[in-house]
Amino acid sequence: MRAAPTILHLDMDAFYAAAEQAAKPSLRGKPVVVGGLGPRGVVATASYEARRFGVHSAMPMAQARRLAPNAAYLVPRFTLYRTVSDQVMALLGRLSPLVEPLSLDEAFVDLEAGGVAGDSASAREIGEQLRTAIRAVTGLTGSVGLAGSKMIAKIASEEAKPDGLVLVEPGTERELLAPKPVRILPGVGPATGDHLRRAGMTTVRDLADAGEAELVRLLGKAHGASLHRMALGYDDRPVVAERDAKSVSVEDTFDVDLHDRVRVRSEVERLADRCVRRLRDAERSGRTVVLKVRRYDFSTLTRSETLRGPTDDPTVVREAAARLLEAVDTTGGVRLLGVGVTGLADFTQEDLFAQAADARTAAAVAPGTAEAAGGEEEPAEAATESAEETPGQLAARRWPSGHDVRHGTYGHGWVQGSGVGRVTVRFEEPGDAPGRVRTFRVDDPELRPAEPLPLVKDPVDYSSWPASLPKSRSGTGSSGGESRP
DNA sequence: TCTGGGGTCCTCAACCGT
DNA sequence: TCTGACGGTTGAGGACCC
Repeated sequence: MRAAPTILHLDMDAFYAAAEQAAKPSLRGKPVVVGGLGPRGVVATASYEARRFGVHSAMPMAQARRLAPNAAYLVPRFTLYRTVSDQVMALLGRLSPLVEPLSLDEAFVDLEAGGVAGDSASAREIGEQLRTAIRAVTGLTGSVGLAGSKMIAKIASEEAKPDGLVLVEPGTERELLAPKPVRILPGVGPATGDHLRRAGMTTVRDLADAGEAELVRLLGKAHGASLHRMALGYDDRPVVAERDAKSVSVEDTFDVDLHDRVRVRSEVERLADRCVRRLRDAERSGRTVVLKVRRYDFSTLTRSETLRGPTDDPTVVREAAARLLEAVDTTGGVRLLGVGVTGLADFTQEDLFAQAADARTAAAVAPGTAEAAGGEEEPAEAATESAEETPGQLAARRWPSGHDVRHGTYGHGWVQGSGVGRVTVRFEEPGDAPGRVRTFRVDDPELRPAEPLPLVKDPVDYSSWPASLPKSRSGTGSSGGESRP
């Protein structure tokens, strides 16, 4: 615990939905729901307008549609969010070398390590500058929590939402926490919350009063002890920049349950290949292969096998996953399959041999087939850049809702919907007034998929921010953040 | 209402070796 | 030689987080 509130937690407000609203002016001020659109999709983010209808994260899409039938429903576009996230993280990196990203839209920053804040006043000042900078660079709003520990900083940013800043003075943590529901503490989810409620504990004060021994009895050693400390407001976890991933996995939920064993096997192979591709992209190899099966009744089981050494060989992973599948009863249907690798290592000597063997095998097979075996889908991407498309390719193009397009005559827009050979496009760009809608044939040669545009056309230059310690603000104007009201 | 995808960490049981 | 304690590893499952 620190004497000054120099741990900052940033949380972007309704991030995916806000990014979509910024990219699509006609959606500003309207309910927007981002998530899986299939029959088994769930909500990833709902805009504040959609939340007023009761829509929230992790809710089944079907339920969201009942609650907010007139909302815009969009699939997530991670490349756009990652671009915006990189901009935000770059701003955080200007404040301190110690930045710990938690996800695309959240991070902790150790302001003390960055030397940009040493007391409450300077911390608050830098927090406000950061919010201004984020808005200027990305067009989006974020909420900031400042406190002497990660836990309290995170709770503070939650209180600050949307578009605010809350600073918790060290020493006041206990009184802040005491009346709040136990669910506010990290690590208390639905199960633990229920458990505690049955034991008569509903507020953080109840946990603090119960004492460590009682919580350990109830929840086990690690969880009980850490929860008691948290309830008292103690949390000395440091901000850690760069953590290495410990596992890599991919999984798919099927629109309808799989019953055919042959199909199940081939899906497992596909997943194993995808998993290995991700593993290789990360330049890692792994020793334990994990198969995950969710059955028709939502019961989930995992089977794992530890190899003699780490591998990134698709054949090895595929075969291990197939062996694991043999031990699983799939009668009744399979809802989800997943393949993962844990026990990650950087490349080892053995892997180099394995890779060499792999290359020989690939070379022995007819040229080109190795590629085809590894990579499926992606035809849309390939079509984006090619100057000429055959009529067949044109007709086969798909126009996912929400994705960007460019039309030879009408310029930049996004797909509002498509079906029965038609695609409806709204032509507008970030920063514009809402644009007009036009409908085309799906094979219109003037219409092409496009990359997302930046959300802010000419962002303020923050390359010299923060100019100096806010304590000694010079007012030279180079602190930049105040350049826009 | 019918529950995604990608992770992390913890617990418990079984087994092995010392 | 048998028994017990103990630590490490593996495998399975569960809770939680965004």
